Amino acid sequence: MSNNSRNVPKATLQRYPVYLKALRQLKKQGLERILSDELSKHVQIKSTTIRRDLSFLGTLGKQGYGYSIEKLIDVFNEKLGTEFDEKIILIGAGNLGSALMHYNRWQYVVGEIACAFDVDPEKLVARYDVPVYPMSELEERIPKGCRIAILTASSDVQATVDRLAKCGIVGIVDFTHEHIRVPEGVKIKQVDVVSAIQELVFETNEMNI
Amino acid sequence: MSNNSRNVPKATLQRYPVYLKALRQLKKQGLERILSDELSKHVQIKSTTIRRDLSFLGTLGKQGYGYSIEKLIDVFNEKLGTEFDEKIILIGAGNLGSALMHYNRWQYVVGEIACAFDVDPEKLVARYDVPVYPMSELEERIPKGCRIAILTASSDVQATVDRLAKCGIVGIVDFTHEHIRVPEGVKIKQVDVVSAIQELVFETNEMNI
DNA sequence: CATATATTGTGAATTATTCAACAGATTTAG
DNA sequence: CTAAATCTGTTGAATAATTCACAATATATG
Repeated sequence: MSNNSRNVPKATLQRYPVYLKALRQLKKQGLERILSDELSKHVQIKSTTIRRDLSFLGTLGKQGYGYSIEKLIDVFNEKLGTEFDEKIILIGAGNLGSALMHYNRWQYVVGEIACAFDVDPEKLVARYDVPVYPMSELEERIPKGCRIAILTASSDVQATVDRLAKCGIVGIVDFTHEHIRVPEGVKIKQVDVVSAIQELVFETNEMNI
Repeated sequence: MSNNSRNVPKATLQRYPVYLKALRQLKKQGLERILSDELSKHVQIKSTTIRRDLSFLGTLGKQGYGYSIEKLIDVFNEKLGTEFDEKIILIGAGNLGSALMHYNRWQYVVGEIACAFDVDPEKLVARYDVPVYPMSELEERIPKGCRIAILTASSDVQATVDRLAKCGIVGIVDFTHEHIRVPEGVKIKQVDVVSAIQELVFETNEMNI
């Protein structure tokens, strides 16, 4: 009965990772089912919003019963591609890059970091089983079909982005503190402490405006 | 005095860091003024939206001329508190924490990391001039008036958050991969690779739903 | 098996955000 | 100095997102 591809609101898409994270935690705690009202308390999003968000993925809940946590997680995996066999590349193998290669080993599946690149010859050592190649070999070493890159290097950022786009990258997770313009068709997600802190400050200082 | 405060939309607040970042880059390039249409091309946000967003901060532009970049940056600093003398604390002094302490030295002013805390006795060495104290000394070592914490440690996350809230922290930048419930009055910003990648995947796979 | 109870899924109402259009301020050119 | 050109700030219309309210449907119970 579920509406085939109504277009999912952007705002909803941004909440899915929040649900997924909470659901995995609940599963780990041994829970098997959950009500939208309970989940609401966990993620601090209104239960109506949750139900509507989930309804885009199908008819997943049961009236009078709630949602099966296992089933929800499965649906996220299937429908939204979390189980995809995607190879992710990492640009920059410094402190931050190393931390990411380390996470790669124990975190929830989101694909895996296939390899890293760095301009510094001293950094070209595999860490946590992730090989690190010279930046100059990007075009030849990049895995076939690779779509997503994580950017932690901070030199020549704009040039690197353009180069990645040419290699077929369509999604970039950006850890740099630079302002970047992305080519048409490429999506970028900022993961930036400075911006995050600024947002916090802006919100907590708003009354002063 | 702040009663003329129209309330700034949440969406606008989230764009301010983007503008600020772009403006700083433009200033560095030697530019002195900019039109909303030009800025629009840089940040990839419609010029009308930009003008509206900026109008919440006052009458900053001049018809027929545009905006002074310097002035805009100043206003962000003054009105939104970027110049504040805030002390930020860091929880966790591992790879990621080290990267942040390093950034602390050369990045745009957003306050500074005053000190770090870690449970691991081996990590209690100052890095890049940031002292690292044992986690057990949080309550005594936390700087007076400290409001913002960066969370990179991944053990006992929820307990740590509750403890931070008791110490007066109202804003948390969260780098962990855990799902966290924050107490009333505390804001949290996720800075999470996994979620960022998921969002990218969700957006690029949306047609499959 | 029938009835009471609980909870989802969703139209309709509300609220928030974006965007187009334009009046009016400001600069620039002559 | 005056007129033409430019570009902001804002009004109001369009679009998007949230929330309400309740019918539909399941479970639980006696």
